[in-house]
Amino acid sequence: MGFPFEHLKTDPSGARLGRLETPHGVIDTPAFMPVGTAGTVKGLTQQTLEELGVQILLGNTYHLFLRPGHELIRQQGGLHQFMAWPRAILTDSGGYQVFSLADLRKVTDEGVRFRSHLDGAEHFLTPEKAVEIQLALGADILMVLDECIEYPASHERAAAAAARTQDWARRSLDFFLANRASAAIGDPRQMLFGIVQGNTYADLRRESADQIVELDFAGYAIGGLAVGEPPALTREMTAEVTARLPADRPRYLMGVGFPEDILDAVANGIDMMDCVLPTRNARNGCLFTRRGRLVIKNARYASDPRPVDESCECPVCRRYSRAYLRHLFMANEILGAVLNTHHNLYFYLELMRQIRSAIARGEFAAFAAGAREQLGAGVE
RNA sequence: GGACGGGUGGGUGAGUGGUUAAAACCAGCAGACUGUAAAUCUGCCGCUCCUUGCGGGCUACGGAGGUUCGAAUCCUCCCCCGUCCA
Repeated sequence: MGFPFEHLKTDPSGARLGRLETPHGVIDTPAFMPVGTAGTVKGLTQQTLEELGVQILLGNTYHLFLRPGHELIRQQGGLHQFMAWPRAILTDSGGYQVFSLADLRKVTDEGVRFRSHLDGAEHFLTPEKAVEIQLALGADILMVLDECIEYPASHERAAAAAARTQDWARRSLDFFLANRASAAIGDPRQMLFGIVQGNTYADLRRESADQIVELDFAGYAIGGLAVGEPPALTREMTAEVTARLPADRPRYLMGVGFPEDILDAVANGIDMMDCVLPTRNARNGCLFTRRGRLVIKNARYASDPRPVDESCECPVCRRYSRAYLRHLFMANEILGAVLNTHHNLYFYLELMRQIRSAIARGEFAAFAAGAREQLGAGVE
């Protein structure tokens, strides 16, 4: 039985083309994964996501554990069946919530004690518990619980977080190997990914990467980046890590990013990314276009009859004007959020298709340079 | 005709003698958003001048006049609006 990830080709620039087989379909890489934290990509139906060509979605361990609860989801036949999503799902472990819910949690070597943001109740998430929950959810790709810290952080603090992440990775893998066969929703092809930490310290990143690779995970993620550090550091840390990751395993840069960041990541050999930007920004009136960002709530679009992006083939751009989308946003109409999200995700997924096509042609560097130039041109 | 209540910045609406250009909210203008506590958050929001500073000037709480060192706040008259009584 071959390994589920097939590394098809590396472009002269270093960009990789691949395909990852999951129990719920193939993922063409480099891939962008829309975030559906609570079992929904806010604003879009699963049908629309399928039409957009989404091959894999994110779900969140912490949020689904709190509500509606992983046992309920298990009883409902797993997350795929529960949310009526036939394609692949990657569940984040709750590691990011260690970072984003900083004032509601306490981290120890054993795990993370959270006070629920919903009702204040205390919950204790351990690496084992995080895997157990993700197995119950039936995720195609599970993530180990990691300690994601803020930027800036001292070398000492970053080293401690990386060490703890490594320890948790070992525990996660042990638990995963021992329990996946007996998990009610289990599938032998479920995969667990390890996570590299190390903040913005190259030596810690290298050490973290080397150690995590020894554990032989199905894929490797780079966490703790794009949390406020300068973009140059994001690129540098990504490059440090990917240079040490095995070529035959998928690399996942967590939480990235803007279109420019995606181009950077792919150039550094990243295969998978996820980010809330296209969906969250859509709800906040920020639309992505080939020529950069367009803030639809700006008064200048009040009577603009043009589509958001005149070169975009998406159903929103083919049908609606900027003036109408601005009206919907200003009037706080739900459809505004829906259409904005639809457009933004189309833009991201189309960007990924173009990236894969460019890599296949061996022209990624030229493509990226052109795309960057366009993104910086500004919306007319 | 009479009795009450009320008229505040684009709107709603606090304030009832002294850092009050005037709370708060809404509207409006702009910005942020990177493994989602986010359809959220932040800033600005009378006019004007400059050496852009917790800077200067002007205008402003229905209208006119008055009391006072000082009034959106007190007094007088007038004009509107609402409720009730005839």
